[in-house]
Amino acid sequence: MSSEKPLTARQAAAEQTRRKLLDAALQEFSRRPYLEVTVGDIARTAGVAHGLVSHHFQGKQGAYVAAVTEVHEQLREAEEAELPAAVPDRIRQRFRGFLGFLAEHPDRALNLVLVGGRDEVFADLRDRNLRVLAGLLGLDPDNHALAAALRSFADAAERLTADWLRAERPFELEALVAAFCALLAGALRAAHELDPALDVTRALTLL
Amino acid sequence: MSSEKPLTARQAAAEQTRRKLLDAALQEFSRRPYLEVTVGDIARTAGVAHGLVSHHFQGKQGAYVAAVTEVHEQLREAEEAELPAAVPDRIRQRFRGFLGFLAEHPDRALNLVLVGGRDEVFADLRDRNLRVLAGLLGLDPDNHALAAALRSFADAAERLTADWLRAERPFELEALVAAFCALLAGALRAAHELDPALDVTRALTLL
Amino acid sequence: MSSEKPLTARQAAAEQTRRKLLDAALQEFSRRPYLEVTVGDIARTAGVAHGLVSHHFQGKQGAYVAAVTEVHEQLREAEEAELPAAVPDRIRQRFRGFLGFLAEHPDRALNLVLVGGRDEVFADLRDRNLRVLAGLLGLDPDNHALAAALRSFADAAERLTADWLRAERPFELEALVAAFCALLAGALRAAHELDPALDVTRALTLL
Amino acid sequence: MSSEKPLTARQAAAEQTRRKLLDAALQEFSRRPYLEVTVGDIARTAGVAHGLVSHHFQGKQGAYVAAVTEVHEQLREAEEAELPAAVPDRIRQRFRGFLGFLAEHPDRALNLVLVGGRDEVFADLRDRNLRVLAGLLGLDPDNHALAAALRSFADAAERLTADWLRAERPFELEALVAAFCALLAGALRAAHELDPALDVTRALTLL
DNA sequence: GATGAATGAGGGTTCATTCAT
DNA sequence: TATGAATGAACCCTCATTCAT
Repeated sequence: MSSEKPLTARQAAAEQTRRKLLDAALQEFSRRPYLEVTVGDIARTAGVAHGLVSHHFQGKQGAYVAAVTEVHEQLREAEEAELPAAVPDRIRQRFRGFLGFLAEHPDRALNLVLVGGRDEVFADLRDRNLRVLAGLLGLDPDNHALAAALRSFADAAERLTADWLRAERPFELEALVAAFCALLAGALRAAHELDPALDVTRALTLL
Repeated sequence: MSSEKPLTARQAAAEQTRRKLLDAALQEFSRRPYLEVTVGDIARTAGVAHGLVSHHFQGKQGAYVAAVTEVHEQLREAEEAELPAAVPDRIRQRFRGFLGFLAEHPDRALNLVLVGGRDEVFADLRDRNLRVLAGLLGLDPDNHALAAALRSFADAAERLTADWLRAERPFELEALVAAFCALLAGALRAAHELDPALDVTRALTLL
Repeated sequence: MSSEKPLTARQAAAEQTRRKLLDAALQEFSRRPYLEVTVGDIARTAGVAHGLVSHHFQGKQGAYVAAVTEVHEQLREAEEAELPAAVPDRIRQRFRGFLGFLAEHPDRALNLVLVGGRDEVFADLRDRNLRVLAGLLGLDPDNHALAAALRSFADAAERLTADWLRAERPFELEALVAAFCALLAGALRAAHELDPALDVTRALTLL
Repeated sequence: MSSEKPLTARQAAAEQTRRKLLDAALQEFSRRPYLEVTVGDIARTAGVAHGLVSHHFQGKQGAYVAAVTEVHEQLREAEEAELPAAVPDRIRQRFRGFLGFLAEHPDRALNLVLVGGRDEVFADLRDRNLRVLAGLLGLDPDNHALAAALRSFADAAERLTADWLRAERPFELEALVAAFCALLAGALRAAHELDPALDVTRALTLL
């Protein structure tokens, strides 16, 4: 029928609205905890009717998940935009990607990424990242002590980043990358303390 | 004379109720974020009328502050119950006190202590603790790089502790103490990366 | 184009609901003092959900102000619907407008107009009216004694009207108009007693 | 037994407490409408436990009635403390008593006496007063037009008094007495307008 | 008689969601 | 698809009253 062209136009308009809402959700959930953000806030920021939040995301919760997913996808892309390199450089490269991305989107990412992994939604995304890290270090990602230490490192790194962003980046990005490596080394040694059977010496030389 | 005893009896009963409410608040705020806890939850857990929350704590917020204050006071006591010792041991002693207390009250402390310092109420309490740590290490607590690194360490340690508690303590407490030291060493080296002028070699020998 | 009609239809429906709520508020606030009226009462009377009171009037207070404003606007229109005439007749005309309007809406106006000026919300509306009256009488509306006497007259007139309405109008409207004039004359003489410098003789001849 | 003397002492103490509460109620109900006054306000003002309000007056409402009754009793005494005199003077005497009493207790009486008779509790007390006035004027207190006019006069007089008190008495008491007489004359003429059969000429000469 | 801890009904408001248009 | 009016559950808080001490 004659419905295809206009339908596509409508779909495009709909997608645009969805995008406005997603951006608004990103912004709002970045500023306040979930329960303090209202559907009305998101809609107002997006400049559309609040009913559309349910329409496009099946409710507030859906909008939240969409926002978190979105930002982590962006982050993953930034981290993996690494040039082929030797391992130590690939780790540093990831850190650079991580810090670079967050430095570019400090407002929207401060609460949606640097949340200390307390939120269940983030747990998986984070763990996947840490497994990649373990792989790069040539260590067994299923070792409990190592996993615990790496999560601990992740929190340390996030805290450092969060303070850095809030203080308007008082240090060079490269200094932070080096600091990350120091923290990671500490975490590996901590893993060894927790599980003496875990050999981290080779991994340490990679840093 | 004869009025004091009965008066005390009444007050004792009231104090007991207040205690029940405080424990309930401790419990509820330990399980869910502030906004998800209702006054009704607290009262129900305490087994009293909801009006008493306002009666004893002037509203929900007051109950929250009372709960946070309470648990941190207990924690501080546990940390400072250290025997006189040489510095390395004093640091380890504090770690032991910290871990021991939380291990004893995993439920109530998990959300009221190990919150990643995101909550403004906790910021001061945490910073004070870190300044003590810097003092024990013979370092300047006002150095920005060190302060950032120590906050980062605090998050790492808290995460490790939280996972440990949630996993029902798969490691020995002493192993954790050692891991804390390794993390702290990593943090000191990270501080040095951020601010090369900061000399941490002597502090490292203390660990 | 095609969007205007349906939009208007929706808005009309909303306006109708608003009107129902306004009428309900008028009715409820006419029967009981502010604090005895509940938002639930208004909504129930209007036959809608109680949340709509906040939706349309931003809370109970807003509904009250809307009700008072509404009724006074109607009253003012009634009073000013006077034909051009000589002063004595214009005063009588205002009285007729006042009494006629209230006689038509005895229920809603009894507490929202004839409240003795005790309520701050009404003070301005009343004073403006009395200044008009002073003007028609050729007297200075800023004279304190006159102002006091006129307020006193207003209370007297309101009381007479209220009793008249409550007793189901035992007198002719014209008799009340004449009585108003007598009361007003008494008030002018009282003003002269309070402030002997105030000459009311010419004003009295106008009645 | 040995209980009589101490019992009497207790009763005296109880009566004293009751008195404190009554005074407090007088004060509180004078400042805010009934629903805005809390039992706690009264007790706090009296300096006793709030439970005593129920104990002594069977609840808040009882305290209110007691307060209103009390103040009107005092007022009646003040009005009737008139020396024997000819009628015009006796009327003026009553006005003087009325005004004098209120001038002495402006705070507590402003809301408990000068309330425009809107409150049902006051209606009887007021009507009795007006019947006395009609009697002094030699008029039939049961005539509807006269009764209406007198109530109207009462409101006018109260308003004048209230403004006078609130403005810190800008006029002489005697000027007010004269103004009252002028208002009363106006009311009598108004009564005649309402009921032409009512002859007020003789009464007017008395003023 | 006096206290104030305890109760619980009831208030106004917010807000996620639904749905007719 | 977009709107926003409408719903009603849930929230926190206030407060008159009761009652054990």
